[in-house]
Formats: sequence, C-alpha cells, structure tokens
Amino acid sequence: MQGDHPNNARKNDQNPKQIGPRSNRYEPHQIEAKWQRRWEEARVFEVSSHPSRPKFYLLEMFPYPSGRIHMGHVRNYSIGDVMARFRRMQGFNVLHPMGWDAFGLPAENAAIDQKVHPAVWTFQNIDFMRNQLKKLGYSYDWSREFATCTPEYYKWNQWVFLKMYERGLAFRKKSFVNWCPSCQTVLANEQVEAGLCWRCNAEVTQKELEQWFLKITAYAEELLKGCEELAGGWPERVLTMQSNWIGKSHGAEVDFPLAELHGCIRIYTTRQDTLYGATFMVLAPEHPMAKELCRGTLQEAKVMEFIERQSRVEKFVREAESTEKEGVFTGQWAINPLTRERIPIWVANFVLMEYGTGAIMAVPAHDQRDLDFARKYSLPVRVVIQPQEGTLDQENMTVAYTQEGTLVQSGPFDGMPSSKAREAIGQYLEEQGIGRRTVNYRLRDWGISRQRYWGTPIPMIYCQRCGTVPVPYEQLPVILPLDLDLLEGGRSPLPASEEFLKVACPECGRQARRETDTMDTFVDSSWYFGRYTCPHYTQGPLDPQEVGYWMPVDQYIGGIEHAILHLLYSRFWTMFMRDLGLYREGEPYRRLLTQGMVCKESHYCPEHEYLFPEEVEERDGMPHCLKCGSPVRVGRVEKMSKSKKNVVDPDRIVSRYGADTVRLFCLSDSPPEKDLEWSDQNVEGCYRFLNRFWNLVCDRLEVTKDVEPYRGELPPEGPARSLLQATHAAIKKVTEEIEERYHLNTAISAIRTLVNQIQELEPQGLDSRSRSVLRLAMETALVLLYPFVPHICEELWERLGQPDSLVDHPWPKWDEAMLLREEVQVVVQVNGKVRAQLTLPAGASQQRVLEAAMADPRVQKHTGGRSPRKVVHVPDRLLNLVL
RNA sequence: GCGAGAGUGGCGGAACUGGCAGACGCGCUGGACUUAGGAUCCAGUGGGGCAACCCGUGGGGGUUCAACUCCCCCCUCUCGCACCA
Repeated sequence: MQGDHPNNARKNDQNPKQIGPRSNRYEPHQIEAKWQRRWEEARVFEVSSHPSRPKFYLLEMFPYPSGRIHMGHVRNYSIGDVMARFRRMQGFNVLHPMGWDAFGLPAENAAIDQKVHPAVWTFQNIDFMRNQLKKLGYSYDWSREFATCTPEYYKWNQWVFLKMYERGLAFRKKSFVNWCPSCQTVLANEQVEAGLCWRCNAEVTQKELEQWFLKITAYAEELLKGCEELAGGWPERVLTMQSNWIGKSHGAEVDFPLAELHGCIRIYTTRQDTLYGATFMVLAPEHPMAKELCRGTLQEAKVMEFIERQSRVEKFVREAESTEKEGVFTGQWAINPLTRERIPIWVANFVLMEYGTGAIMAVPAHDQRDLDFARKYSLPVRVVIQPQEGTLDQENMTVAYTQEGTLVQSGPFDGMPSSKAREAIGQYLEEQGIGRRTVNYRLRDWGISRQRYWGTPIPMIYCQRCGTVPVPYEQLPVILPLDLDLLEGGRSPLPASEEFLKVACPECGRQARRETDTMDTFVDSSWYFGRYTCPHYTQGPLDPQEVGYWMPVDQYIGGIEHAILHLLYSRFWTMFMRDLGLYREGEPYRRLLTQGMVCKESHYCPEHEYLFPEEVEERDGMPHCLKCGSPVRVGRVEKMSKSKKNVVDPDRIVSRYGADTVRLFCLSDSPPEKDLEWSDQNVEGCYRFLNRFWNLVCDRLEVTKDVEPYRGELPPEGPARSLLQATHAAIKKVTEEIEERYHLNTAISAIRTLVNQIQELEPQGLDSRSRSVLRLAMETALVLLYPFVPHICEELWERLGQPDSLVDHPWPKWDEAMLLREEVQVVVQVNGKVRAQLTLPAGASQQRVLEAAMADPRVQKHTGGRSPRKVVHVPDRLLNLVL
C-alpha cells in the first residue's frame, strides 16, 4: 500500500508520442470525473413512470448519515449498481433511488460531544456522504432524494400513526422497558450491553412506563403466511428467522379454578395431552394475581420479597438459561380441572409474563424446566406419557420425557397416542367449558415510544378533560422544533419546552399537553421505498399512480443484520398501508439479497488489545507490538469495525486507484451473499486488470478503426472462430450469472477470460474478417464490463468512436449457434479413471467414439486388449469403459 | 439445546440438474525487457514420483460405470434463536 506506483507514468507506453488532453494512459480520476459530470448534466438516471414500459425497482437499504461512507456501503451499493445498470440495458425502466435514514441516536450523541445541533450535524453528514456516493459513480436518480428527518416526510409517519390509532392498531399501554436512569430514557434492547447503558455505562433497570405500541400482532398470521410465499425470492434463512420470531404455536388455554378463593387462573399450554400430569402451577412474578393470592397467607412476606427481588433483576439476566430456577409457594392452591386434585400455586422466575398468559401448569415428568423446579422444591412428579420403549420412573427420573408416547394415569384417555390426545383433550376442554384450543404467537407488539428528541413527534395530545386526543389531520405535521438544544445528559428538551408542550385541546379547546415522546426510527424506514416513487407528493404519503406503477420493489439489497427488525416492520407497515388502500399488495420486496460483511485481518496484542496495522512491526518474521514488543496475533479475519481497528476508508482507495477499482474489487472476490475479505493485494490486482484492459483496447484502436463488429456466419476453425465463440460464451455466462444467480464474482471472471482471449489474438496482420471479430469481442467486453466499472468503459467506448453512451446500450444477446463446436474433446475413462482425451467431431455416435477409444494406445494399455463389460457414453463429453 | 449455513491448493474462490476437481484472481518460481523493477510481457504453479503412475474436495461408511455434488454416521467452524410452557 505504500509507494505511488499506480500514478506512475507508463514508461513503456506503446504510443508515447501522443500528447495533449487525451492521454493514452489510464487516468481514473480524470475519466471518472468526466463521466460523472456527463451523466449528471444529461440527467440520464432520472426516470419517470411509463405505464407501457416494463419497470424494475431496484433498491439498496438507505444509509444512516453517520458521517462517512464505509466499505460495507460501497459493497452494498456496488452490487445494486450492477443490477440497476444491467436491468436498464435489458430495456427496463429502472428506478434506483437513494436517500437518508436521518433520525436517530448518533446525531444526539454528536450534539452532546461536539455541541452541534443534531439537525446541523445530520445535514452536514448528508452533504458529505452524498458527495462520496457521487464519486463512486452510482446510477441514482438523485432527483428523488430525501431525508426522513424533514417534516415533508415525517408528516406521513404521523398520518399513518393516526390511521392506526383510528383502527385500534396504535394504543397506549403500561409495560416494562429498559430504562437508563442516568440518560433518563428508554433504551432499545440493542442499546443495552451486558446490562449497562451503551453510552454512559450506567446500570440499566426495568421500568414500567406508559408507551405507545403498534399492533403488529394483528398481522402475525399474514406475516407468517407471507414467509411461505416469499420463498424463492428471499434467502431461506431470513424467512426462517422471521418465522421463528413470529413463533406460532398451537395449544390450549385452560382455566384452573382456585381451591380456596373465587376465580381461576388461565394458563397456556401446547401440551394439553399432559394435563393429567400437572402437579403444580407457576405464575410469573409480574402476574397480577401473584400478590393477590398470597395476601393474608403465611407466605405473604416471602412472596412479596421474592417479587420485589425479581423486579430488580434485569430482564436479560433473568431470561438467561444459566440463571437458576427459583420460586416461592404462594400459600394458595388450585384444582387440576381434569384430576380434580389440589395442586399448589408457585411464583417463579422462569415464567415470563410476556408469553402466553404469564402462568403455566407444571408437568414435571414431561418438561425439563418443570422437572428441575420440582426436584429442587420436592414437588410431586407424575408420568402421564409412556414412551414406545421402556417405562419412565416418576420417582427417580431426572430427564423429562418430552416426546410422543401413550397416555397413562389419564383417566378416560389412557392408551391414547399423545398426538391424538392433544386433539381429544382439547375438544373435551371445550365441551366442558374449561378451556379452548388456541393459537399463540411469540411476536410482541411494537413499542415505538422513545424519550428522545431527534425523531418524529408522536401526534397525540393529553387533555385533563377529554383524555388522549389525536392531533387532527389538518394540523399535521407536528413539527419537531429545531430551535431547542439537548439538555444535560442528552435528555430531550421537548418536555421542558413550553412552546411545544402547551397546546389547545382539539376537542374542548382548553389547554392541554402534547405527547413529548418521539417515534422509533424504524418507523421511518418502514415505508421510505414507497415514498421514493413520489417524493414530492403532497396529497398523501403515496401517489396511487406512481405506487401502482413502481411498487413493489423488484430487488432489495442490504445487510443480514436487518433480517428481522426492519424487514418485519416494513412488511407490517406495508400490509397496513395496503389495508388503507395505498398499495395493491402487502409485500414490499419481491426479491431480497442479503449481502455479506466486509472483513479484514485484525491485529491483536495481549497487552494493548486491537492495534492499527501501523502499530505492528515485523521482527524475525513475526509481527510484534510497537508499543510493548509483545508478539501480535494476526490472521483472524473479522468484520471491519472501528473497535477492531481494521477499517479501510473507501475515500483513500478511491483517491489512490479510482472508483472503478474499488467497485471491481468489492464485486469480484466473493459472491454477494458471502463475506468479503479485504485484500490490499487483490485491490492492486483489480487496478492492474483495468490498466491492462485499458492498454489492450487502446493498443487495438488502430486496427479496429472503421471496422464493423462481426455479424456473419461462424468462420472456419482458427483464431477468429475461437474468439467469436469465446465472445458468445462470455455473453451467455455473464448474463446468466447476473440475472439468475447474482454471482457477480463469476460473471467478472468470465469477462476476464474473454479479455485474456482477446489478448491472445495478435492484432497485427489480421485479415478483415478477423479484425471485425476482434472489434466485436472488444465491444462486447466493454458492454459486459460496463455495469461493474462504468467509467472506464464509457471512456473506452467513446474512444472506439461510438457516438452513444453505454447507459442505454442494449445488453448483448448470445447466439447458441455460435457456441456449437465442430470438434469436441471426449474424455475416455477406463474403470472410471481418465486415461485419454480424444478430439472428435461433435455428435459422434457411441460406436464411433468407442472405435476411436479402442484405437488409442493409452486406452489399450489399460484395457489390456480385453473388451469392456459395459460402456457408458455421455455424448460429446465422456466414454467410460468398464472391464 | 433448537434452527440455518459452511468446511475444496500457500490464499480468495470456481465446478449451476452426479460426468476431465482447482475456472478466474492473489501469491510464489523461472525467464524476457531494463540503470533499476514494486511496471509490463512470457512460461510454470494441488501433493508425491526420474518416469509409468499414484494420492487428493473435514473424517468414516454407502449408492453408482462415475461422487465436491446423492444417502447414513461423526468432527470442526460461522450465524441466528434460546427458560416461549
């Protein structure tokens, strides 16, 4: 990486005499600036809807304006740009927009650290990053750019929120949340690291707060069903993750009457077939009945102490599997509705209030958690399912039997297979009115309230008289005031701003108070793709005409880290917007490509932890820490990150080699969905290839000048024929790799193969037909390479004398007839081992191939003159002689 | 524990429905041109063997004329979920 050779003059230049503005040397910065300017001036990437033209909506996940583009962005957007330019050449009307996910915490952190307003910081970053993206030459329609932190956009977040509120899908509820007492705010789960606030390291507690929720669970079934329909277009693992997250289970709710008190406790189980084995019950500590039940019993003090203690344990600690199961008896009993036995009611830490009903029936013989708990507190164990083989010993068993079997000790259901018993007992419960079969989801409603400043204000008003009142539509947007500064510790200034807070109640006109929480930023990214189709529309969030033409997104590209959150939220949001009549379909993304991470080797010193490469010195062939001299561990390839000190700044690479080199590297070393390992040497290799390609074309400008690309018949055997065939083979391979498999790395290697073959044809002394074939091969290589490295290709295309830009050049088609070979290589195997290779006319019969094979001395040597017992012939490929 | 994916030269990775394993590139070796080469070009490059040949896709079995590819068992790694009743 040191030295300046990429900028060296090419001293052995074939044609050093040419001077003036048009140098014969590959000068990436000059040509990149030139073509970026031309594209921009001609507005070639600005598109509009054309109902008669086929559309293709290509979208990459928009960036958070963090300050600088990183290599992950470059990879993501380079993949997208190939697809966009490729589809455009295929004749599609391609929408390829870019914008900014501009609300969020980092802006507030910057405000605290740098004393700059979040809005100022955000827009400065946007300006800087937009410039970076432009220098990379992506084919965006910049006329559609927007940032989500503008009122023109977030107005419609508020509008949709009110629509949800009208339909009961936005509601306020008390719930436990992660709370940082020092920052005075709710934290998302991702912002809690090992129980500490990621920013101030204060211990995060659980706090019960009134929060706004969106009822994503109302769409649980459709979200799940969609996972099946998206199969094929989406990576399977993303769909699996979403299905697991939704977590549908079939079971039953059963009411257990209290023995001494009125009322009953409702539980949820998936194993109603084990109901006869329920020997105790357990409530979550937060269960509303937990405190009630123990009141007045001898257990009261103990239970209250336990509940109090559990409330102080952070959720993630309590939910960890390693946490010891712990509980107390409430002093109350319930009746098992099937056995009519009295069973004790406990409160324990391993039961979660959020799942099911927050209460369980414990069947220790057939559930490991229940068994662990039963053994610890000496509670009874009763086997009600016996396996096919062997007999369970309920007195001594330590491993619960959770599989299928035959019912025992289960009254009228004895002898029934457990799967059948689930149905039968479920039905019986319904007949008796003590329970019902039901479906349960793991998915929880989406809490969107944030005690933050830099976000969309939630459009609600609290009136002492009228209660919670929505802001009337005509008063939208509720503007986030920009003349406020964050309070100490990053606290939101909204609750302290009289001007913002005080508002007339829309119903009674008396003074009321605005909601001061803002929305989770995932709201912003839940529908931005729709807004790109009509970024300036003012009559609603979406222009039906534009949306009708462009949506859904045909190809979405982004990181796997959004597999659940963003991709689930936006599916939900789209389904809701569809129900409002804003979309025709509920699924926003037809095809999804999740690209891998960009990784690089890290350097780790046992003393000083992660080191920058320049903090490492080579000594005795071993890397050592410059600070302390300790040997440094290298060779571990990890995701590029500041903390690992292994990031490569795209700007540095662009300024050294140009955008085309960075793009080519990011696309050629790995298939898009896999991780990409950064390699300085391979970047160098890409730069060398572009130089070689440049020189190759420039050196052949003379011989191909005024020559038409070849369009005739397949010439006879010879270099021209080979090159023509190679050209068509490359078109076929590259087209299929991009279109069907997204394997851009193998597409690139196919182009490199073609370039190598062009180079093999000595350009001097060619006949006119060969020059024509050469011209075709060169043009084809340029066109195929164009989506990957557009600048160099446009420049060479122009130098070839082409009047048009490659932007709208039709993607080439291959001719199968050109791929036909007169002669083929047939492999001859003897007993499955390759022994000879024969050159034979294509389509030779088995008889013909066999004769040729038997005449081959190497084959004869291995057959020893014997005739084969069996002959396997794969036409034009292989002949296997089995002796 | 459950779920998903992966394991191929010195390295990144090819081989799409079983049919010449290692495409393409990086690195390396030798050579040419050079005052010079970290530029460019040419040749070579899975391992072993002088050779004929033999051995090679995490390990072990199997199916098949033929297995990186299909089946069974095992090992390792990565990711996701994880006390979900």
